[in-house]
Amino acid sequence: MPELPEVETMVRGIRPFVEGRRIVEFARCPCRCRPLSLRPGLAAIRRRCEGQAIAAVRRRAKRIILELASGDAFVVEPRMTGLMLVAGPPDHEHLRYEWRLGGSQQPQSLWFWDRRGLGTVRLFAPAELADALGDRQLGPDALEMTLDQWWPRLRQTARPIKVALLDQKLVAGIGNLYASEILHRAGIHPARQANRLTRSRVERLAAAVRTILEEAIRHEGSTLSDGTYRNALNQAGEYQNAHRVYDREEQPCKTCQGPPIVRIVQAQRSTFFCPACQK
DNA sequence: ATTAATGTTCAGAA
DNA sequence: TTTCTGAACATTAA
Repeated sequence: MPELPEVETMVRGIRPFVEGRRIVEFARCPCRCRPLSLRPGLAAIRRRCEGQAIAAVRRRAKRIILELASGDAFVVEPRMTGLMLVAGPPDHEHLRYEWRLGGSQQPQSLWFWDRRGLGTVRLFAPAELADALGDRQLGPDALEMTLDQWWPRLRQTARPIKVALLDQKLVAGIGNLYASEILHRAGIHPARQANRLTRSRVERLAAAVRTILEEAIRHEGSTLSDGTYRNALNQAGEYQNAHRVYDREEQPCKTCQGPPIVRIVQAQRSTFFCPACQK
């Protein structure tokens, strides 16, 4: 389930293959899947993007941005199971969209693959793009957030810190898996109220966010037991092997060798933590 | 054979 | 205003 590290890995994976190349054709794949969210319609997207070069590939939070030479930009949201691929899809049934690329070099296409079909592909004009990715929709990117930004933002809400970390307007890019890993690294209990954290705890949290996300990017993200997440070349990530708490209920904590990892439910999502390491 | 669970985001309700 | 709930969807485990 792509969070910031997985999306960053996708961006780094596709960038060398697609940046600078021209979109020859944008097409919906002939699969049996229901059409997923595409805006504007297919015809309008084709009219605006075909013939344009892909000037840059960027990430904002959990979204992939393909900037075109015209100034328009695709924004791809993988959500639960979406992938950006330049090689061998896990299966052909769930291929959704294809950007066919100019030139004779391989690959010939960039693909969006999505098993559950919750992902979205949108094409924005420059002004729309600024709004869609701006402060009104998304908080600061988790990797760029400074202590001066963390402190006032966390003081604004009484929600449990784990739930606050999932609020994309508070901080953008953290999802369910990394929220648990980050809090474990920071030694903070997930149920603590965000606005009651001491200054030193917020400092530890801010540091842990950087550490965990950068570590996860180095390991090319987490591929869980369902095997859905793949990088741009259809290879699994490695960070799942380094998880300290996520999906490790009842297993001993790798850090303190103490009591087993506990699973609780917060905001209808699983949270994992070590009752000894996290207070 | 149903039912629950999975995780992200949005719309709409409390 | 802030927080919570359900729905979108596909697939697997119970």
